[in-house]
Formats: sequence, C-alpha cells, structure tokens
Amino acid sequence: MNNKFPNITVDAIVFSYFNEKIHVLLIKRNFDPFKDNYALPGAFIKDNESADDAVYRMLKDETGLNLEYLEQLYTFTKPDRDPRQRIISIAYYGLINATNQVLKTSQHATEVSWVEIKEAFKRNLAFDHKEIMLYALQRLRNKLQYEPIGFDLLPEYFTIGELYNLYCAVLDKGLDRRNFTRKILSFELLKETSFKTGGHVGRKAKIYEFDKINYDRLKKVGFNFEI
Amino acid sequence: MNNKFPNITVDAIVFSYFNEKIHVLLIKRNFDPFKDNYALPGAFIKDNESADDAVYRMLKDETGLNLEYLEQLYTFTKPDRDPRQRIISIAYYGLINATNQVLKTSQHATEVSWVEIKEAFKRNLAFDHKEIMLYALQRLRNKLQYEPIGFDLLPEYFTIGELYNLYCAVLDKGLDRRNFTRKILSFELLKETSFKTGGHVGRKAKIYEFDKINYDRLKKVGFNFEI
DNA sequence: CCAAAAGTGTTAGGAGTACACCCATGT
DNA sequence: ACATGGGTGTACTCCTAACACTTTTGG
Repeated sequence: MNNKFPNITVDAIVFSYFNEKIHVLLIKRNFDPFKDNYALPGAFIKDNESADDAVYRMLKDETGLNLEYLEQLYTFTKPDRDPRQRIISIAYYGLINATNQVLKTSQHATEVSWVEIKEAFKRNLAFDHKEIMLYALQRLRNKLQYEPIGFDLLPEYFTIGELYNLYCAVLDKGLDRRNFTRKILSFELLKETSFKTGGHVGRKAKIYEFDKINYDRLKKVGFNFEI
Repeated sequence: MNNKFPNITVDAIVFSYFNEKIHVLLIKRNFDPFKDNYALPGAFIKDNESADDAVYRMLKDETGLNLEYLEQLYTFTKPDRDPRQRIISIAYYGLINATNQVLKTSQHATEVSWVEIKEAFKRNLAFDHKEIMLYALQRLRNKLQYEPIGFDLLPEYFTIGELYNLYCAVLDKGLDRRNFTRKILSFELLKETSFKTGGHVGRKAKIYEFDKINYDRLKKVGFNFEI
C-alpha cells in the first residue's frame, strides 16, 4: 500500500448538527492500543494524494460520508503521541449536513457513530484525540462568528430559527433572537424561498437558502461576515 | 542522521522589523533545484524532536537567531510541491526583534539575509515558498489585530510612535495616530518607564514596556486585545 | 527660529445591546 | 382555547472614525 509516508496520518473531526445538538464522529477501537476507547477517524496518507484528498478518501471509505466543508486544523507532532511508534498527524475538521447522509461501517471501522459533543469529551479517547477535538471545537466556534460556515451544517433550505438554534448550540450560549435575526438578514445573503414550514404546531416559518455565489462575490470586494 | 522522517520538513518564515519596514529571512540557494532562487529556511525533522523543536534548532544552526514568538502556520502537502521527491512541509512563522541579534551564515546557508517584504515577493522563490509567505503574511496581519504579538517585533523598551509605525508597516496602511494611541493605552498593558528618548530632533517620547504578565492574567479572565 | 516628532479632545454617526409583545398555526 | 414557535421596533449606550493644533526638543 503506501510506502512514502508510513508514519504520517490524517485525522478528521467531523461535526454534524441534529436534534438541536452538535455531534462529532467517533470510532470505537477494537484493537490495542486504546482498545475500547474512542478515536477520530484517520488514515495514512497514500502516495500521490494530498492530505486533503486523503481525508475525503478516508471518510468515504470508512464511513460513507461526503463533507460539505473541510479545513486543515493543525499538525500534531509530539514524538510520544502514539505509544507504538512515532506518528505525525495532520488534523482536519469537517462539516456535514447529517440529515441526508447514511452512516456506514467498514472493515476498519465497525462501530462508527455520531456522539453529542459534550458526551464525546467525557468518553475515553485514544492518543491525543481529546486535545485535537478541543482544538477543533475552538476553531469551529471562532470561525462560525466570522465566516458563513454554519450553513454547511444545515440542509439547503432552512429557517432562521434553525440557524439560530445552531449558533446557540455551537457557541453553547443563548443569543438574543431579535438581534441575531436582524444581523443575519442585514447581510442580504439569505434568499427567501416561496416555501414555509408546516406539519408542527406554531406559526409557519419562512424558508431561506444561503446565497453562496453572492457571498463569494462580496467577499472579493472586501465584505465581512460577522455575527 | 534522521531516519523516521526522510520526507517531512519544517519551513519557517521569520519576520523582523527595522528601518520602519517588515523583513523576512531568506536564504539564497546554491544548488539545484531552484539554484540561485531564494527559499525559506527549513530542515528535516529529526527523531525525537517535535516540529516546534525542529524549527528552533534549525534557525539556531543555520542563522544563529532566537525567536521571540513561533506559531505553526499550515502543512503543505501537494504531491508535486518538490520536483525531486515528495516532501510534506509543516510551515511555521516566527517573530524576532532583529535589532539585538546577529545573523550568521552556516555550511548549508551561506547567504542568509533580511529582505524587505515587498521586495521578497518580487524575488524568485523556490518551491511553493511564495504561497507559504503569502499565507504567513495574512496570518500575521490578522493576528496583529487581535493578539499583542507586535511587541515581539520590537525591543523590550519602545515608544508609542514605534509601535504605531510597526502597525502601519505590517498592515500596509495609515492609521489614525490619536485613535491608535488611545486604544493601545486603554488596555493598560503598557508600563510607562522613567526613560525618554533622545539623541534626535523632536520632542522626547515616553518609553513603555509591554506588561506580559498582566496580559496573561487578564486573558484568563476573558480580556480581549483588539486594535 | 525652524524642522521634526510627540502629545492631546471633541463630536457625530453607527453598531451593539437590552428588552416584550403580538401573530399564526396545530392540537 | 391553548401551547408552540415565528416574527418584529425602540431606546440607550458604547465604540469608532474623523479631524488639527500645541508642545518639546535638537540643530
């Protein structure tokens, strides 16, 4: 298999949002070291693929998931971070709209699951994966506030209320809903659709779509998204 | 020498500030590939040293410099970024107060020099080092505005005017000096010393010192440095 | 006395924040 | 009718940004 990089891996922390909570993808380890602990999905980098490509391939193979967003996080290099042999890990974090994807298992990852983020930190995590997860969560929190990445955790069509709940869940604090709504709408990056929610009690909500094309255009002109 | 990682390097982009301009450390290459081009200082990672340690060691060995500040930037992994063989590079950026350090050459780096940043971008740069430099400059500009790292480019004792000029140089734009001064002083993180400048025309300036201990304390309580 | 750099206040406009009620709908 | 979630306006405060003259010093 891979020969050039027998000691460099990519590890990915994949965030999803459902049931009004943030979740991360964890794999239960069936072998030592750290048997029965949980670990982030990861793989060795193969010849002729970039680290980004390796993450996409690995997630596809091991879990069947296709990310909406992927970003390199940090490279972890402590000589003793793996007890067997020295391994350098290039860590990534990714975002996914979990509602229309099916989680598969594979030969390597027989037990893969979405774990609510607070629960995940309580689990026994292999290697330095707790540290990586913490780093990723901080990056997600920061980035959510000055780049429109929250939309990558939601379906294509969503309500302001869903977006609001997502922000509260990630930042783990309450926000003022009126101020939030005003701010988000002031960017004029949400396209109002003709749909409305239904099928549940309460007033029907307007359904929006994020205008990515317009955002990319504005960004070039120096526009700043900031919640 | 190193056996575990024959294809992982660290590259460092070191910034310094003097003559009212930002400079970066470049090495002129004496060998192919990219003979006579300029490159960032770099080295292979040795067994039993972290990437951070490798950067400190490499800079000490090749240039004799001791950094005030070092931060991991990004890991570059494109399979063809080195024409000879596949190499992954963990890039760092560092800050240094160049005024009291002497630049040495070494066997590997016979021509090492500080190059003014705009001039540096005009040079022929080896590998993907232009891309790395651009990435580093953007990070420096961002970080300067919400963390007090500018002080690491200045001597221990400095005037508000020097700090102001540094900010203008890094951000490459004019700022309002009165607003800048008010903002900086409002943090109460500059300790006024009993010294004053002298030896040149113009009014003598107060000399300050950055109160790092107090900053670290405030940061824990949730203080936010932001220019 | 002149050139150079330091130092210093005020104001107007915009952004952020805090706050509470009515509306539409399904059960 | 009532419970649930959606939608909206105002006032106050604080921060930002714009702006120019006086002071001190060395030459």
